[in-house]
Amino acid sequence: MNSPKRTTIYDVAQEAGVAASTVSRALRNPRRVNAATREHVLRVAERLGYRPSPLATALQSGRTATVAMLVPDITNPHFFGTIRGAERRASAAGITFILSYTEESADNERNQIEHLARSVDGFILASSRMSDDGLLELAEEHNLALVNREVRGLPSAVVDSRVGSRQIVEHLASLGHRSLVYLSGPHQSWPAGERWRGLRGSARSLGIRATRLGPFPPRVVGGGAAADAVLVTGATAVVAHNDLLAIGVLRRLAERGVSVPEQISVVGYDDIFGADFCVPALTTLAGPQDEAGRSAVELLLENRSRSTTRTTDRRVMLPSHLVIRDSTGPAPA
Amino acid sequence: MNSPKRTTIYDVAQEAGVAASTVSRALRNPRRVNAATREHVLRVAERLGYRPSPLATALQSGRTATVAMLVPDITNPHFFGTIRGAERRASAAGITFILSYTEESADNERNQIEHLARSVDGFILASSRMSDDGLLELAEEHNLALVNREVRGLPSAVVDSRVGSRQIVEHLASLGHRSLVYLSGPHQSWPAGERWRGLRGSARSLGIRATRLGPFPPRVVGGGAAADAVLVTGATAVVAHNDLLAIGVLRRLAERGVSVPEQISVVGYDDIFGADFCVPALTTLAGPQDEAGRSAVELLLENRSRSTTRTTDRRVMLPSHLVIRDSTGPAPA
DNA sequence: CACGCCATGGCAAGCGATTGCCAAAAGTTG
DNA sequence: CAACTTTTGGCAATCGCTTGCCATGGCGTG
Repeated sequence: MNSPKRTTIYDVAQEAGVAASTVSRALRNPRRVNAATREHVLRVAERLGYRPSPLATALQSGRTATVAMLVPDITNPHFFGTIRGAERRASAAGITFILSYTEESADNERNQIEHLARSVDGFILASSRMSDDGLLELAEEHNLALVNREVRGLPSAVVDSRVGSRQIVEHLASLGHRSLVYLSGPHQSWPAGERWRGLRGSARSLGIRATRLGPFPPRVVGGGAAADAVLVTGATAVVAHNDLLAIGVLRRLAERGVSVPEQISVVGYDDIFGADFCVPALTTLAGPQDEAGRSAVELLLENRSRSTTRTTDRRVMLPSHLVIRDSTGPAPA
Repeated sequence: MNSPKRTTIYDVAQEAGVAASTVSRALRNPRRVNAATREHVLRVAERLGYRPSPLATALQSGRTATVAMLVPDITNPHFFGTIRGAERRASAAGITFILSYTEESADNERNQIEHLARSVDGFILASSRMSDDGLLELAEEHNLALVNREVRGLPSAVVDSRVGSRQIVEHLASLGHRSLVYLSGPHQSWPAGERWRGLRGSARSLGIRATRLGPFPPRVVGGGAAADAVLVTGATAVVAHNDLLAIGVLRRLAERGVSVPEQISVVGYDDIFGADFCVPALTTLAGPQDEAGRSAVELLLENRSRSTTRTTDRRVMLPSHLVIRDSTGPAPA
């Protein structure tokens, strides 16, 4: 495995006949060294196959060129877009990307942060389960960027679901539905609140009755109970907290012989993998999740350069759009 | 963000009235220090909220307590399980988990490794795109563990697809099929070769005709061309390189009005998310991908302790099993 | 020609741990 | 009680790199 000795800055220095500091500067701070010297040093470094040690650099400079992303649950395909976007952006900037799961627990989240604190330049918290106050407190000590969560004073990148929810309601209204049921996700989930507020507000202004059921676990299995609960209400349209739940609902409805969209329309959020090939194909609110991941990395990078002064709380809001497929249709007469 | 000064081992030492080395030993090497002293030091450390700096530790000791996992393509849900398994195992062992994508390129893979080499204790290469020789060469310098790839002399964790392929063929044979078509994946894909060998071997011994088409991109979109190609052959059973491809095939067949499984049976590999709710639900070879990820981390850990001597090439083989759903049925008369 | 400035490179002090070696203290043994 | 072993804690070097500060020499200017 490890070769006994990696070549260091000193090896290069000796071989090039200069001091180690000169090598360091040739590499990091080109203008501090004569062009010819620099050229020479670089050539020698190349020849010796020199690779800087990120650890030593980080230890000395305090910059790790690493970010960590914390995700509540890797089982949920919803996060894969965000992860992908963040990873891409980070690696494009030559930044190492650490991924970690918090198992849906705020405590765990805090521990992970504490654990990684010294090894990274900042954290991307996707759908954080912590309280606003908890986050603000953490932000005093650490560089944070939020995804799909807004907290006053903290930088965040969120896919809009307020306006998106309005699109859903309008879509349903235009199909003649007069009422809808929202199947809510976990209470700590910030988007869940946003979505409900969006739905309720739009429903009110369009003269539609909106009711909320739940919370349900935002997974396919959660759909069973959810579907049954919906049927009791006699609603003609149901909006699920996310696609997983929606797919679970579709399944249960099929089992119970309820036809979608003839008897009831179903809408989800996220447009995850599979939403287009479940049956019927799911109408869902799609958002640029990968953009959100990307933006979050950028927010982190902005704050990193901003010396040790106050951090920005720039908030990036990304537009969503409704993808209409086969799970929504005219309200039954 | 960063508080100006983190508390260090020296702060603790001063406060506790001992030398820094004693603090270090109290923390890492309990038996080297008097129980009472240790107790005292720990108490002070706790009070001061001391957190060790992983960077400094790593720099000095050479152990980073970090592993990196390289995956060709995050878009592919196939890897979700492996990633999850590896992440879980790593974090259970208190090891930081770095995730990186190689964009399906061997060069990129090598670069990433080179880049991260000094920051990690080892690499998990999932479905590596590199050649056997390339991997062996890399293994001289780095601590590697392979997932779903076998190379003589290197540690690996693979989900069996040889025996699994036999299960598929037997299943099809028992349904009366006399021939099958295999839609192959990318040529650099090691499992693709395994699967084909498994299918062909079993087919031969069961008196079934097996032919191979492709390669096709192992994604849903690849299924279009693949399905068309299959129809030309008039085969009654098709085995796709993976579920994504299989799902693409199902779609295309539906478009062309070919009914599954009445006219043709379809089988996939991986049992990814969605395989159970596409229509018809997909018969597929399921394997414990997360186990594979888990095992890979363990292999890495084993080799890490093994000082600098020769690495093990322990190979973990995980059993797969056939999940029979609705996409396979009796051969048409 | 003398003086001062700037570009350039070297010295050395960290960054925060770990660890080999040594010395003092404590415990053992005859 | 002397001689010896073991336990325990401290000193200082080290990991590989960055960076503030200083010394030098070349060059421009009056």
